This record gives sequence, structure tokens and C-alpha cells, in this order.
Amino acid sequence: MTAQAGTGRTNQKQRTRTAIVAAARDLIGTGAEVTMPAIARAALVSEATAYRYFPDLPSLISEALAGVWPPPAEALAPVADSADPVERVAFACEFLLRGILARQGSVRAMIAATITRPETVTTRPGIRFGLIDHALLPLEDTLGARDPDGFAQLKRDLAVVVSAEALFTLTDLCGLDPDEAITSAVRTAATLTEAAVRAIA
Amino acid sequence: MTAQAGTGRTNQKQRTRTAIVAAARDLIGTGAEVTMPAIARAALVSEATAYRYFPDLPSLISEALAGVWPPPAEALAPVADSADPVERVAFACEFLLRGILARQGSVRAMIAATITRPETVTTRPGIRFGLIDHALLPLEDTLGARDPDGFAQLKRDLAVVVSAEALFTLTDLCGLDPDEAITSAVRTAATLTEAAVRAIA
DNA sequence: TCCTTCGTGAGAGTTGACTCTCATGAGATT
DNA sequence: AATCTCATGAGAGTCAACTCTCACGAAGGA
Repeated sequence: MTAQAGTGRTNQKQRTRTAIVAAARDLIGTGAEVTMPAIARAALVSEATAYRYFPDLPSLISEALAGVWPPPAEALAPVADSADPVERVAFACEFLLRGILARQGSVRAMIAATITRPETVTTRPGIRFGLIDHALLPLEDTLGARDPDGFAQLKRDLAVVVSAEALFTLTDLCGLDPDEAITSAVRTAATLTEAAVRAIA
Repeated sequence: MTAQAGTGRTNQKQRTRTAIVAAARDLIGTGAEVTMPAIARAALVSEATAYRYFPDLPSLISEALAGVWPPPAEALAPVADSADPVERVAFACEFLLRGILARQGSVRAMIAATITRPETVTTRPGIRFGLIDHALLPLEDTLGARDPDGFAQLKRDLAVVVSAEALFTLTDLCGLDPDEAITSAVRTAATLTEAAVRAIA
């Protein structure tokens, strides 16, 4: 029942786990339906076993998704030389939202699940926070030092805007097409960052 | 099979529909589990009948929820005399989010469903857009006339922030408690409105 | 090599979201 | 009152998310 723990048969478990995540990643990539039965089938594993390694679907998707994203520093390499937080945030926002768009199906499934059962949010989507933190590095010593509360508020502002939830709000409820939605979100993120920067100008 | 249409037996249908919505509203109010079987049971109606009147759970919840909210003008009565869009938006945001908080369970269920099946979004949550539009009335003649695009952008900015999705992001992912989350969202909404207002100053 | 351990598969079971069919019986029509 | 109509209920069926049990069989140690 337990599995996981690191006693014996380590390799076997490692292989099984990897196979499951890989299968999930494949399904996510092909845009197919990302369900537990489908993943288990693709991983040549029984559904029961899949549940032995991951408490629920969102956890699995979350892990599979995490492995697809590059680390923040790498993702933001194009703006690595820029010290302008507005430019960096705009880039990070666009990067995140385009990535989400390419994996809409699974991201939607994951978000829906975490919304109905917030208590299961263990592996938070570090991508969002990682990107935001990294994009704001230039402000760490200025705004971050001079006005810690304002800095924290800015991060929260951006956590709301630089997100899948925001993207889906814009496309599903506001009726924007994907590109318009991304443009709009990037604008919003930029506006918020500008406002925060202005505070220390 | 059809029901609904306005031919005969109108009263009967009216009564049935009302009973279903009322039952849903009751369940929402008590914070109980808002599922189709539960609502049907409470409405003394078979589940099949419930589905004859509403294509799916979210539609039902959406309608039940809509009936609970007052019209925008009434909700914003406390700031009716204010011409300050920032103050009005802040009030609208706090009003909306507190209302959502009080009905978390059902709102979460609804949002989750509309995220996984965006194509079923028929009855959009007019509350959000109604409140935003009404809060921004003072800008209609100034910003709205002088910079229509900027005005539209502001509305989109606020649609993302003055929302259940934003609230849940702050509580579930950022780990804020409800009051902190609302305070944060109100701040964000105010910042965005201020930025837009500054453009015409 | 024997034997214990334990990862795994098979399968049954539960719940909720839906879908579909069929029989019933109350309402409307004449 | 006789009849036609149609809203409704009952129930079976599908699918996914899980949960649980039980038996198999290979990995690993003695």
C-alpha cells in the first residue's frame, strides 16, 4: 500500500514513478484528455498503482507540469540584462501565459481541482511565484529594502494577474481571444509594476 | 423531454423551476454540499427533472447565486454620492469578495466547472461585471470618452482582480487569511484604478 | 536456493455528473 | 367525461475520481 518510502526495491519504484510522470507529460503534450485512467494506461500501470504514487490527479499533473518548465533564471534569460522591473515582469507574464495556453487542458483540470479542494494544495505551482520573484529581483534592494510591505503587496498583485486564472477569466468571461488576453494581462502586470516603482522614484 | 417552452402547463413548470432554484439557494446558504442529487432531493424533484431545467450544475448554481445578489446600484448605494472611482471600485471589490466568501462552497464548485468546460459559460456571472461597470460610471464621461481603449483595459484589469479567482489565489496559494486576501485585492484594484485615473489627470 | 517482503494488478465498490428510456398520471382540450 | 399531451419519476447506464481488498510474483536477504 505504501510504496514510495526509500527502503527496498528502490529502483523499481523510481522507474514506476518516472513512467507515470512521463506518461502524464506525454498526454499533456498531445493535448489529449488528461485523466487518471488514461495516464495509467499510457504508463502501462494500473490505476491503483498511479494512486499509490500520487494522492490525486492534480498532484500528478502538477508534478508533470513542473518538469516541463525551465527554471526562472533560464526562462527570463532574454531579459537577464535588463534592470527594468516593468520589462522583466511583462516578459515573465507573457512567458507564463503562453506556456499555460499550450497546455490548457491539463492546467484547467489542475486549477479546477485545486479550487474545489484547496486543502489538497501541497505542491503549489512554483512556476508562477518563481517567475515573479525572479522578475522582481532588481527591486529587491530598492523597493524591497525601503518598503517591504509595498514590495510584498506588489508580489501579491502579480500573483493574481500573472496566472492561469487571470488568463481564463479574460478568454472565457471577457471573450478575448488568446493573444488579446495575454496582451491585456501583460498590460495589467506592467501597470501594477509601474505603480510600485513610482513609489520609490 | 423538452419542458421549459411556454406552451401548456406553464404554471406547473414555473413552480418546478422555482422550487429547484429555491432549493439550490437554501443549500448554498447553509453551506451544505451543493450537488445535483442534493438539490433535487431538497426540491422534492427527481434528478432527471433538475437536468431538464438546467443543462448542468454550474448553470443552476449560477442562477441561484444571481438571485441572491442585489443589483449593482443598490449594492453600491453607500458610495452612490462619491464621484471618486477609486473609492467606488474599492467598495465594489470588498463587497463582491465578502459576498463570495460567504458562499465559498458553491462559488468554488461553479468556478471549477466553468474552468474545465468554458464552452458552457452561458450565464456569465453578471455580478462582477455589473459591479465594475457601475463603480466606474464616474469615469464614463472622462476617461471613457477621452481614452476608450484605456477605459476598456481598466475594465479588463478589474475583471481579473475583482473576482472569486483572485480571492482564491490569495487565500489558497498565497496563504492569506480571508480578511488579508480581501484587503490585498482591494489594494490591487485601487492601484489599477488610480493608474487609469492618473492618465487623464 | 528458500523464504519473506512488498510493489503491483485485478476488480469490486462509492459518489457525483450526466444521459436516456419508459411508464405514469395529472392538465389541458374538446 | 373521454382523450390526448407532456411534465415527471424511476431506474439503468457511462465515465471519471477515488478507495479498498486480495492474491500474485518478483526482488532481496539468509
